[in-house]
Amino acid sequence: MNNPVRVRFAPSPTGHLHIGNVRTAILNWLFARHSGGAFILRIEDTDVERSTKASEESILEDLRWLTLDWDEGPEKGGAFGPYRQSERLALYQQYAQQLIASRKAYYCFCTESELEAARDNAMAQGGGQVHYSGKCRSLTPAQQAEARAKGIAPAIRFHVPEQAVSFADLVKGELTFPENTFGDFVIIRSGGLPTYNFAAVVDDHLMKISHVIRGDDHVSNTPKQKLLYEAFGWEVPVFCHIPMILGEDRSRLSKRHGATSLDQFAEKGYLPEAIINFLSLLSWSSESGEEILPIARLIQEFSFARINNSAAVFDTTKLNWMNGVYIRKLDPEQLVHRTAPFLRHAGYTLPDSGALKALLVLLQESVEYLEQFVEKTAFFFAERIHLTDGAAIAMSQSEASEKVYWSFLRQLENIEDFTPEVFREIMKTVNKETGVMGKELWMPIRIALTGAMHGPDLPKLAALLGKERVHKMILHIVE
RNA sequence: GGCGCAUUCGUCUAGUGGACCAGGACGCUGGCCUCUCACGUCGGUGACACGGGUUCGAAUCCCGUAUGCGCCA
Repeated sequence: MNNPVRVRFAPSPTGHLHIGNVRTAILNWLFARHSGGAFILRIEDTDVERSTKASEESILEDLRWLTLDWDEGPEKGGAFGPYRQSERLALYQQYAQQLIASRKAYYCFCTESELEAARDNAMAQGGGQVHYSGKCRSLTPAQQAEARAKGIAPAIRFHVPEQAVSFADLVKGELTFPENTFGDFVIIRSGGLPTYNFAAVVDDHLMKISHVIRGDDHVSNTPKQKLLYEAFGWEVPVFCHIPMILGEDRSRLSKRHGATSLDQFAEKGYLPEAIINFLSLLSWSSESGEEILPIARLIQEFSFARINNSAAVFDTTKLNWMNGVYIRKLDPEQLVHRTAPFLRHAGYTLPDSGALKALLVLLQESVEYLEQFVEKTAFFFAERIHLTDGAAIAMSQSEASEKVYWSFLRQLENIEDFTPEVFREIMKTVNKETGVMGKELWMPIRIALTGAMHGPDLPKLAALLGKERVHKMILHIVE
């Protein structure tokens, strides 16, 4: 009974990966890596209308960006392929036929309008639940032939046995559904395509999935699936339903809550390791209570027992904080490597790597996501500084400032190496020469160099700009 | 409408009958650092949905109500 751990992530290719799906993928992946099992990617593309090849590719891209690697999947292959449901259609037919042969499923010729009428009727009777009547359960071959002759394409329905269904969920505990919770459900639609519940069961069995880890919006699908496993005589996997991620208004996370797809976060410059860490912490917590957990530790500490069972609101503010923590942890090479694309995208011409490194390191602590570097480095890439802030303009034009500027320029002429330490020395001398101190002393210089009244450490900033440029900028502002 | 799941500070959470007048993190807020912002650091704010039980004792167990979410119809 000790099956090897095999888990799967099974998205529908109908767009970019959504935050909720990403979290499901992460948990599956963490469990697989934690237990030395396999992480399988399966594309559920039976909804022909909405599935696109481009979406499938973007999903693979998203997963790669996140650094979640899979052991089997489309493109990659594996022993249990194919890994696209659209390429497994014959399999679903074959297994549906098997259920028909054992009289556990049957053809249903009811049309949509007939079903609707029956439903309305049952509603009018005041009954609580409205299930399929079972009308086609015992059609004779002759009746079936007659219906086919009329051109009606049948669906295949599962004959639901009258029994309560229960299963032990790894997160929710023992769940029981009374008998008659649902009626005979469709497993193959009249068009020949399988329904979600049927395809998932057939695939999970054939792919030897040991643990089904998915969002708890699937809880009510599970009894249906369990019945299918039993009808086939297959071993039932372990189910684990994880709580949903909600928007700020506690409704299901959707587009109107702002950024919800992974690529949007990538574009703003969130780091994959921060996203993984943050999402892991929704509905899960580490035993130690620590929150900044690099991937290796998440893998090590993952445990179903520590998943709680209530939905969590996605809080961008906290994500921003955590992303900032990860940005601050980046070494200079990584910082440049990851940020350069954003700067290039903004149209900046990048300086040599030493200068770029110094520039980014200078701003590193003040950034929450990489895209913010574009604005924060604008002063460095601009031809000239344009003052827009009224207070800054006023300050730069004060009498004290004039004195500071001229004194500073004089000092500048005497020095060779323009380092942060030298800059500090100059400021001291300017102070002595002019008697101006504190804010009145520093602010004018800051404004001349950056155009703003706040920003990074001035000595380092000045050294980075270099003597020539500093000279030019101060000259420009006094004239 | 039926069935299911959930409910601890604004948000993420710890908590599995006594160690909890409920701990941590983000946020907010006050101080320190400081030319400024940020970082860092020290402090503050702030919650067991409600009502009944069970028990010597309940955030923790049971029942009901409310609210939210999900699935099906």
